[in-house]
This record gives sequence, structure tokens and C-alpha cells, in this order.
Amino acid sequence: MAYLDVGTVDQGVAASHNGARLCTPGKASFSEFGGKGSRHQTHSVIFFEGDPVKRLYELVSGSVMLYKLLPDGRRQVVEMLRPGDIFGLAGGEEYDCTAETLTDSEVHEIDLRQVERSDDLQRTLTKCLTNQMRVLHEHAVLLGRKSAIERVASFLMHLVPNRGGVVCTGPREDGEDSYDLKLHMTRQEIADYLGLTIETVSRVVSDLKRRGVIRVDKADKIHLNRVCGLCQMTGMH
Amino acid sequence: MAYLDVGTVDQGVAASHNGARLCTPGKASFSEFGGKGSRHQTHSVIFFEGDPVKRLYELVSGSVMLYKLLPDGRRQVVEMLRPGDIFGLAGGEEYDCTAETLTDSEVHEIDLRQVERSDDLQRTLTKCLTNQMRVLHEHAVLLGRKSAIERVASFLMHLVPNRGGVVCTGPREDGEDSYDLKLHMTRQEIADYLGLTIETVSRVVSDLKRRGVIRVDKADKIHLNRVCGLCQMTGMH
DNA sequence: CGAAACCTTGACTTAGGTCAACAAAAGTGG
DNA sequence: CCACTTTTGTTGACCTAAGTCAAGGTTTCG
Repeated sequence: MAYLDVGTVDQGVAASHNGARLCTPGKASFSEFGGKGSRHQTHSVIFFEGDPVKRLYELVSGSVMLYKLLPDGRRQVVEMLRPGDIFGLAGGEEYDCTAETLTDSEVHEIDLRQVERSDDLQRTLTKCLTNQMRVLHEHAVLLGRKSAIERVASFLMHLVPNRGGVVCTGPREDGEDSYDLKLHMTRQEIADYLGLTIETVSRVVSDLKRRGVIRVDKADKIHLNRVCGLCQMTGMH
Repeated sequence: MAYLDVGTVDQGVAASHNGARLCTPGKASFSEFGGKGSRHQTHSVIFFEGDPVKRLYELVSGSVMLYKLLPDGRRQVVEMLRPGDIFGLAGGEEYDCTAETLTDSEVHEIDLRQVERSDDLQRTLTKCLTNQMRVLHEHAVLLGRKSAIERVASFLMHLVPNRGGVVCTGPREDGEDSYDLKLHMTRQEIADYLGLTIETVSRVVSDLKRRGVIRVDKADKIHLNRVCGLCQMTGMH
């Protein structure tokens, strides 16, 4: 089985929820409204927290993280975006967080005045925002109430198509219950997303390995031996 | 000075940010689109997580919290709503969290089909959601990276008009830097909002009292002696 | 090949959780 | 209005999950 790119994994909560993706990657959602595309290489900042808001972005391919910093340097990654997600809407005049690519990414830029004008765009926007809000709610539970193991298990499960959401479809028909994934994130980025330290993430991963739940082929290439077993460790079952 | 009701406090982050509130309480935002109003008394559930989504709600007066539960009973309050906020949009077919009033509240209900139809409603919705998303981002930083004292300090600062946001306007012209507030929340609700235990919240409050930063008149009536001093403890300055 | 970045592991510390006792309010019914 | 129960909040003693600090191993890149 080939390692699947995180950026290409379909795993919208909506999809596992009602079968209908709201912000469908692949299928054009914003491109049909015009605007221009642009490419950004790995680890480049698309905009900084505090920059004046000029346009709206849609992630077309690759992956982007949004994070906020405290003055003493503590960082919290607040969203991990995947193709089809929109970002850059802050409600105010400045971006409320920094947007940085995790992999080479393609984004679609739409002028804010255009967003203001188009009814169709507003409609698509509402759906995307609603979706992202549900993800933020779930992440608040993770940050506020889950243990380190539960956080890491939840994080890994989110990368498995149709298994990260509220509804888990269970192992595949053929009984196959393993999965390969590539992270595209450093331990520090994972730690900042999960509200942990780099050492704790490393220790938990080693622990899962020792318990036989996962196999670590390379730091960012992880094979899940028993997806269901991992699912049981998310605190949600 | 009279104790100010949390529900009536204007403290939108947008307000302290650019002076223009997006979901203005008082000023009608959804009522003009029709729909019906309804009243709910203290601690009543408006909808449960998992209930089928039928309509959208706008909080007109009072205060409502949205929370999620883990199967073992752990709870995380994901949003504290104030007048003008909308809730009940889950993106799927079921609500992703439970909505419960903290005080007697008045809500405005709008049928989902109507939301789907109206362009104006979609426009208002986008603005509200964007706003709520920024609040969720900030809350993720609190849950993921702040200490117990910083969480409680941030929580209290959010209840002070124009002082809870990114931009703090500083003490008033006349140098007066104290403020009275009423919480309308039990220690358990505060703990579940801040990702702490009831005991830790209690201890931190006692500590702030000992340090002379606040005065606790009744469990839910707190006088801030030095708002600026408290602001310094939020981890944001 | 060597430097820099990244990851892992161990030893130790600590912030915040748990458990338990008690105090203070807030209902409730006579 | 007063006993009495129930709910809510406070405090102390103790424990533990996760953080900090430090050393060493691996991978990546120029």
C-alpha cells in the first residue's frame, strides 16, 4: 500500500456524517467565481497575524496551518486546513492568525469586495465556515479535556478517511484494519496543534509503537496496525 | 456602581478591534427576516448534541453555552454566547453540541429552509460565523497554551467591555480602573469552559483575592480592583 | 563530510488533578 | 420563619500526567 498524502485524504467530518461533503475538494467551489491562483512552497507564510485583510483564500491542494502566538513565544496551531477549506476571513481588519504551508500548496485568492458582492459565494462560505466551526468545537474538547494519548490517537484517526469523525464506519468489509499515513508535520507542529510539548508527542508515539498499535517507518511515515484499536484510545468510544 | 449583567455586556472582539460590531445586539439582525421568538428559563436545554437540525437560533437576550460531552462524562463548554450570536448551524444533520441557557433567555428561531433562501440572511450569517470563529481561535490558545491563572484572568477580562480583545483600550479617561461583574455561571461551568477542574478555578479565584486583584462579594459577584493588573495576567501582554 | 535541524530518551520537577472534609448558600416543607 | 436537605464552593493533603532540562542519536542538506 502506498503512503497516502495527508493533503489528499478525504476526511471531512460531514462526509463521514451524512455522505455529502460541503466543501468538496477536487470539485470546484470557489474557482468558478474567478479570482487568481497562486503556489507556495513548503513552510512559507501566506499571511501573518496582524496583517491587513485584503483577500480570502481557498486551499486548492497541499496543506496549510493557522496558528497564533503569545508574546512569550508559546504557539497554538488553531486549524489544520485541507483542500476545499477557506481561510483569511477574520471579521476585522487584520488577520487573527498566521497562515503557513506545511507542504507545497496551491491556493486560490478571491478579492474581498468580490466576496461581498456575490450571493453564491456567500452561500458557499456559510457552508465552509459551519464545517470549520464543528472541527473547532471538536478541537476544543481535545485541548480542554483529553489526555496526551487521547490527543495523539485522535490526531492520527483524523488522517484516516471516514474514521476521524463522530461516526466511525468500522473496519473495512474485507476485515483489513491497517492504514499507512504520511504526516508532513514536524513533532513541534504536532505538539503545537495538540497543546503538548515535543517530548510528550515523541513519548506517546513511542508508547503506541511499543504497544503494537502503530509502526513508525520514518518519523513522518506511520503505519497504523490496528485502526480500531487506535480509535478506542481517542476518548470518544 | 451596579453589578452589570454578563448578558448585557457589550464585548465583541470586533468592537474592541475596529469599532464596528458585526452581530450587533439590540439592533435587529435576524428578527427582520421573520421567524418566531421563544423564551427559555435558566438552565434549560434548547437542543441536545445529536438532535436533528431543524432551525437556526439567534440569542436575543440572556446567555447560552454550547458544550460537548465525552462518553465518560467529561464536558467541554465550547462557546459562551451573548446577544446577537447565532447558533444551531451544524453543517450536518445533527447538532454537534448541546445548547443550554445560563440565564433566562430569549431566542429567535429561523427555519433552515428560509435561511437557505435569503441572501441577506446568508450575508449576516457569514459575518456572525467569522466573528465566532475568531473567538474560537482565541479560545484554542487559552485551552492549549495558557496556565490556570492566565485562563481565569482571560475569562474575567472578557467580561469587561472593550478590554477582553486583542486590543486593550487601557484604563478609562478618569483613571478609574475597577469594574463590577456578575458571572451567572457556577464554578463547574467556568471550569468546563476553561478546561480546568472546579477546585483549580476556586483556588485561582482565592489566589487573585489574596493578591488584592479582585474582591469576591458573592461567589458570582466579583469586583475587579485593578483591571489593568488583571489584564497583565492573561498571558497576552 | 560536516553542520544544522529534528527526534528520542532519561532524570527530575511541578502545575494541576484527585480525594476528602467542611463551610456556606439556596431550596423545601412544616 | 425555622429546621433540614441539597447544592455549590473552599481548602488541605497528596498524587500524577505532563513539563523541563539535558544528553545523545538520526536525518537532512549544503
